[in-house]
Amino acid sequence: MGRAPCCSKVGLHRGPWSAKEDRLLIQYIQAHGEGHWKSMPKRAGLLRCGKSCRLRWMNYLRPDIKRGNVTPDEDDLIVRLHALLGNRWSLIAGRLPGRTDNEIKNYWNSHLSKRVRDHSHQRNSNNRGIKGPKKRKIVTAKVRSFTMKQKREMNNGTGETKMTKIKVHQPKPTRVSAVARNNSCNSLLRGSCVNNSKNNILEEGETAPSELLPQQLPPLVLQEDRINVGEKFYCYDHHQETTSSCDILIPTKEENDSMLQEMFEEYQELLKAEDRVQMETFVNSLLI
DNA sequence: AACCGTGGCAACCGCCTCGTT
DNA sequence: TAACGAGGCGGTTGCCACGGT
Repeated sequence: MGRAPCCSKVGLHRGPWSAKEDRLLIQYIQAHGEGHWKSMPKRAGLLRCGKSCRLRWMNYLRPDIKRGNVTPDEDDLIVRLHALLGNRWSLIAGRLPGRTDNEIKNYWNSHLSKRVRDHSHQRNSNNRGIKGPKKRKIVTAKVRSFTMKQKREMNNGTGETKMTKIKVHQPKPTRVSAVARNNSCNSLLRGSCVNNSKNNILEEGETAPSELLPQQLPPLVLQEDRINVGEKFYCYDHHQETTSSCDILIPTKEENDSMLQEMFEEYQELLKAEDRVQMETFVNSLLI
């Protein structure tokens, strides 16, 4: 199966997009719509590969994109969704209107991962009666991030800061199966759903105790359609009432959506109540 | 003023899935 | 059923701006 040659191999432009290129891409998509990325650059008069065009459009030029100023609510939501979904950025982005997977990924990597790590570290340290890490560096980084964003927005000519309360949306149609590609699903399983302690691995034929199942799912609703991603686990076979060997437990799409829906309903309630203390408890409950 | 280290983020890369033939 | 191509995803890279010294 051949992969499309990357830009460098066919002498196309790479690196930052110029204003002219942006204009060409926008004009083309406004006239002809999205899709057919492979042939688009040529027809739009761009010396870029299709992937590059798609990325530029999806992450930067799309008119419905909300850039910068991640609100505290969005921030909380990202943390919670990450605790639930792991590094499934597109799924997380699907719940945050106007945010792209790339932006959320970057935001997580540069802001939240450190905070969550520190939070976790702090909690561990507190448990042991040891002082937690200094926070100074993070505060500095956040301040810098804010000023840089402000500057960029000033340069864009908007200069206004919008603090809009986010709405909870159904996810965009997304390929859930992407989870099976790498270890990113581990955080989903280990972080919030499944106790992966070795003692809880079942022997083949053994009945699955309810505490082994994903916590937010009713017990014994697991079907046989789990995804194999190369890590030993066992599934409960609903019909034969036995466990059978499979590689890992992944909620089905319906289960996943149902979990998310429940979570968002709870979240919306807290948003309505505007109870920051409860909200914090709610968010903290998801920090690993 | 110059240099260096760090952080943010746009863009790229490589792999995967899905639809089509 | 296999091969192929397009689109999508997450991980990673590299540039640039900023702050500290």
